[in-house]
Amino acid sequence: MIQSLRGMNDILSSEYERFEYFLTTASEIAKRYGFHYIETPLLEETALFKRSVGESSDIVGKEMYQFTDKGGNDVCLRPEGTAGVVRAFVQHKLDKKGGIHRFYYHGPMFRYERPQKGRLREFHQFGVESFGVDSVYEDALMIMMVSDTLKALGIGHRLKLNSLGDQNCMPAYREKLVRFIESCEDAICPDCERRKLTNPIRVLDCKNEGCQALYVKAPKLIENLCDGCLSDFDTLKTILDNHAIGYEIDTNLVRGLDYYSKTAFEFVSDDIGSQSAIAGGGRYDRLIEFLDGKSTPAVGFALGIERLLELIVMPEPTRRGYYLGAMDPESIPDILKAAESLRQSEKAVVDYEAKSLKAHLKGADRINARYCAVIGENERKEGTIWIKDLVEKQESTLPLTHLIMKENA
RNA sequence: GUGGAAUUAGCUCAGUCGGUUAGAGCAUCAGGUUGUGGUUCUGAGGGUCGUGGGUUCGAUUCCCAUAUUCCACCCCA
Repeated sequence: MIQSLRGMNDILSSEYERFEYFLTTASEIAKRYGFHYIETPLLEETALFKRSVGESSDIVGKEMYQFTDKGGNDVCLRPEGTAGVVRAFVQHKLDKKGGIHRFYYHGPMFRYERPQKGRLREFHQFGVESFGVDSVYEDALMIMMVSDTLKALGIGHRLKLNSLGDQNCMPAYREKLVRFIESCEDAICPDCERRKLTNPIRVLDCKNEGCQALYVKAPKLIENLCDGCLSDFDTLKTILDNHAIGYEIDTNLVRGLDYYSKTAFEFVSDDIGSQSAIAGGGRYDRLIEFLDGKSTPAVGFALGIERLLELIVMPEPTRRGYYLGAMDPESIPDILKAAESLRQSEKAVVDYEAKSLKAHLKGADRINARYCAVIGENERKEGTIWIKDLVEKQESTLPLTHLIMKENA
């Protein structure tokens, strides 16, 4: 038996119901906020991710599905969504056009990781990107969108907030931090030693208790922000307070993608195991120029759909449409005719087996139909169809022609 | 990439200290005297015990390999 590749799942009907419900809910909210759908290719030039996500990141360093295509191009399956959207933004010269551009997208992403619950090699993200808005109000808008979406889906969560600083304060802080790390280099773990060189900010995030004990005394990013970053961060907190959105400041919150600056946030759930980050995002004002575009401020977020799926509180399923069945083989043609008419405007599912009324009622129940329509010997002789409303428990028998004419009218 | 656990019916799981026909609940299907469901009762079907090797008279059970899932690390959505 050939099975799907490790960490790559099929989405069957029952699960897809949740998937689709998420998609329609999230898309509807994004549209209400004034965002437009964008679709970009799954396959991109590898250089795109090296330059945006960053070579020091784990994603680019060891998790990409990268290969050479038949034309000799170095390509890879996209590991995240932002880079492709920014590429499209620049390629279509929207940076030069100016103004505000707001996009939302969803689709599969690929990362070659060791799978576990909530971590797949092919997974789906829903994300939004906003270009051309400098104001921290847009950062708040992102957070409000995620909050709205999670609320609409009945998903409990916590919001973690941090500011990563910008080009005025980040480099200075980074140097300060590196000096601090060097001061206690003998005591830190090998991972942190590596991080010191690749991405020193990440040491703050280290899970090693020994390291954490040392880093209590490390310089805090938030205490080293420049005036602009600090005031924006304060404004953001005020906006969230005004909108009654709870948050916790996490000075160790570091995004794993190199392009973030200033606002960084992460929504976490306590109900899904160790892969608890359900949404993450932040500002990335420098990324557009990294990708050869005209400097444009930008913010965005992405949500991991699979991680959300089991948390979604689904609305009560409603009975809908018709189930049609025949009680003897001779009535089957009439059933098909009735179904054909009904389908002009309704869901109509036909059972081709002639069976007892009881069996048909069970069948109607199983597919969650509102009406069970049956033709047996009696109905066939009279040219009628028997219909039971499974919710109101009311039965009626009407002429078959009446039903057909009504639906064709 | 590192360490650990699991894999038996469609699903959730028992079980065999290595020995005839491997069990339960749920689900499915069929019936409960002539055509009334989602809530009852009875019965039936369904498993080369993840896959490939090895040990043995004999392996679902022991050993090895491999795949997948899960947990922790790591990372992130």
